[in-house]
Formats: sequence, C-alpha cells, structure tokens
Amino acid sequence: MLTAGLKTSLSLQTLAQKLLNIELDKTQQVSDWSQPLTSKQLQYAALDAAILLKLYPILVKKLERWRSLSEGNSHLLKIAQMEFHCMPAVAQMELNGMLLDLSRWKRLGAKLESDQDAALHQLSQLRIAGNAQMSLLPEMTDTINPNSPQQVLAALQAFGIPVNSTNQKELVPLAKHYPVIRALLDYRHLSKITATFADSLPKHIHPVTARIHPTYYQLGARSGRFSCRNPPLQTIPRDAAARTCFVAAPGYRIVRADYSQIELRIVARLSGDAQMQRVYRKGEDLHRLTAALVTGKAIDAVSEEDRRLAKAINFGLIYGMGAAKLQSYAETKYGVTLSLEEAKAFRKRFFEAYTGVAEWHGTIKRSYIRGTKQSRTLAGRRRRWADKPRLAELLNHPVQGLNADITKLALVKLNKVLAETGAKLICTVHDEILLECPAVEAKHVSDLLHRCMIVSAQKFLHPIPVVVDIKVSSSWGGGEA
DNA sequence: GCCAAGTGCGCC
DNA sequence: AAAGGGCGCACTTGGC
Repeated sequence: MLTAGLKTSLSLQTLAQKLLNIELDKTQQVSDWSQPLTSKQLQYAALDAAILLKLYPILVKKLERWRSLSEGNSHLLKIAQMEFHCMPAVAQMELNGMLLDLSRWKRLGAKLESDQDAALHQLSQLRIAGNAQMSLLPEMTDTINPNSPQQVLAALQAFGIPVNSTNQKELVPLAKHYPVIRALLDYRHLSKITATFADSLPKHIHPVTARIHPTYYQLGARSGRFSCRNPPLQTIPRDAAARTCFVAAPGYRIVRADYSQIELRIVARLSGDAQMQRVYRKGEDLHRLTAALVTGKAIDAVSEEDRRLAKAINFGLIYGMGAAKLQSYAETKYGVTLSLEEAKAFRKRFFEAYTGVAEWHGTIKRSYIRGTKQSRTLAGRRRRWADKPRLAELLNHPVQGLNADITKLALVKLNKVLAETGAKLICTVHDEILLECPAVEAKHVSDLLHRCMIVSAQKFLHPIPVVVDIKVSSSWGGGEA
C-alpha cells in the first residue's frame, strides 16, 4: 500500500551507471519474492541499499554546485532537503487516506445518474428553434453517441448551428440561444462526474482500512506541485454535495486550511507591484480593485458581475493570456460575456493599472527572448526545459512553483508539531491541507495548522500579508471557521 | 482484443 | 505583436 518515495525520472540503475560506473543487475527484481529468499535475491536487495550510501555524497556535491546568483546564491541542496523532509508527510497521507461515507456517496451517485438520464431524455426531446418540424435529437440519441465529439459536431452542424468544435469554449456562448446545447452541456457535465467520480471512487476503498489511499507523487508536476492518482483526490468536484461525502471517523473532525489567493499574493511579492501590495497590506479585496480599475467605476459601485469579470482578468492575465482567450475564459468559467474589443480594452487597462506586473512580465519576456531554458522559484526550485519554453511557462513557474514550495514547507513544519497530537495528515490540494483529529483536539490542531501555514508563506511573501482560511467540520464540505 | 493519440473536462 | 499554467481520467478514434 505504501509507495511513498521520490519517484524520479532517473532510476537507481541509471544513477549507478552514470555516477559510479556500476552496472546493477536488475534481473532479480522480477523474481519471485514470496518464497524464502535465495542468496542471489539477498545480495541484490543488499546492493540496492548499499549503493545509496555511495551515491549520497556525489549527489550532494552536485546539488551544491547548482547555485543561483540571482536568488541569494541559494543552491539546489536546500530545495532537495526540503523535499526529503517532506517525504514522511507524504507517506502519512498515503497511509492515513480518507474516509468516504459510502451510503451517502451512493445516494449522490444515484441522483446524478437520474439527472443524467433526464438530461439525455431532454436532449432527445428538444427541437431546435426555427426547426420545429425537425427533431434533432431522436436521431441524435438513438443513432449517435452523445460522447462522440465527431458525431455531435456533425449533428449540430447539420442543423445549422455555427460551431467548429464541441468543447465548452465553443458551446457555452451558444447555450443561451439553443436549449439543445444547454442540454448537451448538462449531460456532459453529469456524465463526467458520474464516470470519473461517482462510479470510480468506491472501487478504491481499501478492504482492510475501509479508507481511500491514493498515491501522491511528490514531484508529480514540473512546477514542484504534487500530483495524485488512484483516485485523483485533487480533482474531487468542489461542490458541497461531493465533498461532504468525505468524512471524519466517529469522534474525529476534519480540519482543513487553504491559503487565500496565494498565487496572486506571490505575484504581488515577485512583481513588487505597488497597487497589489497596497491592497493586500490594507486587507482589501484585489478582485474589487481590478474591477474598479478596468471598468472605471468607483470601488463601491462594483457589482458582483464586475467582480467575477475581475477574477477572470486577474487569474488569466498574470500568466500572459491574450484577449481572445480572456474572452472565452470569462464566459466559460465566470459566466461573463465580453466582446473581443472589451477583452482587449480590459487587458490594456489591467497592465496600465498594475505597472509593476507589466514590468515583471517585461523582465521575464527579456529572458524568454534571450532564450533561457530554465526558471527558479524564490525558494530556489529549478525547472529546466529541453527546448525553448513558451513564455507562459516562464511566467507561471515562479508562481505555481513557489506555491508548491510554501505548501511543502508547511507540511514539513506540520509533521514536526503534529507528532504530539492525535492528528493525521489526510490530503493536500496545492494550496490546501487537510487533517483528521480527535474532536477534542480540533481547536488546538487547527491553531497548529494555521501557524505552520502562515509561517511558511511569510518566509517568502514578506511584506505581503498571508491569509489562511481554516475550517473544522465532520466532513471536507461545509464547516465553520 | 490492445495501444496510442486526441478530445474534453474535473481540480488548483 | 502575441502567447494562461499545472495535473489525471474517461471516452472515442484510428491502426493493428
């Protein structure tokens, strides 16, 4: 069950070969280990461990050699050591796993399935406006597969709906004009959720522990983030209906904490942008400020829709999104309709208002033009590219990567202080950490978690304030501060 | 039947 | 001048 470890791209065999000039005979690896071990197997196992001692000093030297002058001469050994110290936390997460309220989950699954059937039925009933004689979808659902992009596209085009693709980006703007597209999107959403989550999660319940133990890949993402599989607990739908099914054991509570707007705070820190710094230092709302700046309204006149627009702008533009993508992103993810001209104008005003961000982009653009093939976070984490990276990758890595550094540092600190409590680490989702602890300890444990996360982020974000939202409840959903 | 690539979409 | 990033999974498609 426990598979924790730094799963790297280099095998031990390769390392031994390259650095020690030793050929490891791996033929024993696939031998039968269930019987009493042969002397060959014992030798193989011992050598596999002994080789690590020889590799250690060589690898440490290599890590020390990689210094970055621009980042206070920090070397890679530091970030590597943080990864090493993070490993026990990862092992704990996998071992502890999460508890799923199976009957609740199955009730939710049944509801989703009936909703899905209803959506499919609606799809078959709907007639296209202006084409009342023609029933698009009996044909569509009887003879074509609604999961086939090819067939769906052909059907939509046959009825004169102007689309080139059937993805959300194309369909969402059309949903308000064509009920059939609304129904199709509803169906697809429900079928995604039922297939990927409702049906699959119960299969991952461990027969002995009755809990779900996914695999966390400590360096699963090139940014330094974790990835998570079997099942992917980092992609559980965020609505309460799904997350309240992940529960604490009887007598226990789930304590969860997440960083508030961590990526935007990192941008404020890295760019030194005056407006962003000011808004965070005053504890104000960055999205409202952006809304005011791009629409020209006074802060108090900003509507909820303006604020949603601003979220799309903030999250999109800091990583170099263009006007056309901003337009469809705002529509698809935030339900805000923009013309291309508006998108262009907002993009322009965003960079006029946040001049520090514009300059930060300029700096990265220059290194992009110089053809750089690597990027570092403030903590010293390095990402390298075999070929020339895209600009957006260079813009993103210092931010997403530092978020990973901060969360991992928090896990390291947490592992130390949690030992004296009954709390168990059960999950982490990029900027969020979940613990499960005896109810009586919940207050104490949430204070510890809060402290660890704040201190870790402050180390890099100072003087930008750090905010951690923390909730205690009997499940992953709901809960109170 | 299997496999790899492509499409689409869940999360941060 | 312009260019969002990072994942994992279900399903189809096209080839064997």
